Amino acid sequence: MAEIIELTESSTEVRTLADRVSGQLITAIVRGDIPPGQKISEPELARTYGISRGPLREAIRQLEGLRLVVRIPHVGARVVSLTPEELVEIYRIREALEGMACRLAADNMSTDEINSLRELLYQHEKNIQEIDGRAYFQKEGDLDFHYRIVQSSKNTKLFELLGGELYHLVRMYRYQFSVSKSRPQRALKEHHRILDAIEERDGELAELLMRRHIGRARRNIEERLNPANKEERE
Amino acid sequence: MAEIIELTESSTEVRTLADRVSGQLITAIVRGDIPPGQKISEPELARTYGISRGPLREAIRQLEGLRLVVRIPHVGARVVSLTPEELVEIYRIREALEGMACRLAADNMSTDEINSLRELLYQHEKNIQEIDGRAYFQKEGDLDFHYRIVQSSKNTKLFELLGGELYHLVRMYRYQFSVSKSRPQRALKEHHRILDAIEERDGELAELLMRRHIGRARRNIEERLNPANKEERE
DNA sequence: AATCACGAGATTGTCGACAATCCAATAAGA
DNA sequence: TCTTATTGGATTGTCGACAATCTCGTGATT
Repeated sequence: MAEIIELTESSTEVRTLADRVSGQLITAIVRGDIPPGQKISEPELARTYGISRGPLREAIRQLEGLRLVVRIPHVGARVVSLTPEELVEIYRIREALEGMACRLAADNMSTDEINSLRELLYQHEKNIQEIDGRAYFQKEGDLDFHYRIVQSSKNTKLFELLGGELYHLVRMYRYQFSVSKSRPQRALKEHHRILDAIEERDGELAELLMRRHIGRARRNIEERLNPANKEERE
Repeated sequence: MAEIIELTESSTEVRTLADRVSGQLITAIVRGDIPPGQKISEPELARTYGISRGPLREAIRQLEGLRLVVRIPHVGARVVSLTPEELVEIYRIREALEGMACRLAADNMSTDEINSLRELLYQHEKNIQEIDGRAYFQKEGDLDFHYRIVQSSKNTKLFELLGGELYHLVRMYRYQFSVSKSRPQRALKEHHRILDAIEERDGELAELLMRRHIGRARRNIEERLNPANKEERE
């Protein structure tokens, strides 16, 4: 997902070592190259990236802020390992936040942005048919849609919040659990409906649809978490 | 607000220099001792706190993650200066997030926590009468209430999000604009009503009341921002 | 007079070395 | 045999110095 990476890696071409490594570490962790729970050895990583420990430590502090890493003084940092419960918590937060984002986007999204986003959905459709499946779509494309809507809400703080720490964790989860072939066509249809509502400037409906959309994903996770008692919650 | 500080400063007694200074910087920025927009000089601050630039830089990276500081490579870091618009954005986010927190708290808050929080509200009442005014209450006490509710939602990610970056910015704003004597008694009453709803396990009502509570505060800000057209928004 | 180039000084970025702390393997004791 | 000390090795935390970059004032040019 090019767009999300851009947010974190800052658009300037001249970056500091710490910033660059921080970006590389983010993708490494998200993709699972450095698996959850793994200890982060400063000397080792410094060698790997060919830098000294100074900038590396700054990068780690940054990852800590993004909740991708948990640090214990005098002991070291480990890649965060999300419990299924925490993942559900994150989806609950997304429900609230992205619902709101949709409501705002219905007011603030430009027609250019709407058209461009519709185009993106067509792209996704093609990808689903071609690769016959979730490979690209589920892994990154889906979040791209959500990302753009939040962007178009024009609430910069909301944008920072979702793009900053929540999305990275969601992306990480998707790579880890490789998220099954779950319903790419259906999700795509839902995306279209949400965009429809935004296009018609119906914020209330857009919010409702988005909440349902994310809520379904959350329930999916909950079922995978505990295949029994499906109706335990709510 | 002791509780919020605890969150950031970690409970362990043995802390690293960077962590300690990070905490001191947070309070310094929130209280306005280092005013918004001010350049952060590494050599100067290092001298002030009697440490070297290494740990200091790590602390700054941490503050950047909390959005208390904005950093530009090869130029330096400045204390963030919130525009009124961003503040409104934050309150919109709080509306969504804390509304949800109330709904969850209605299910998950223990009776002990409820009683203790009620006690806190009585404390606030006393403080309002004694100091005759908003001094203590508006500056820190109010957020304590919100903090506890989020805590009792038992959604740890939500707790991290609000306590981690949003509340610091709100605190900072309150110190800066010294937030007027605006309606401490009324706010207190609203707090009681919210807690009532939680006590009766009426999540829906609790959410509604909290959203209204924060929404009023937001509109307060908007009016201060632009005394005219009060009904421009929504 | 205004704009641009330049250079001295200061600041940020990076590095390697030393100190403090932790961890694991070994040894001592019950 | 199991538990508890101990100690050597490795890792994290901190520091001071050097390199790269920026800032701002001075002077040259149009």
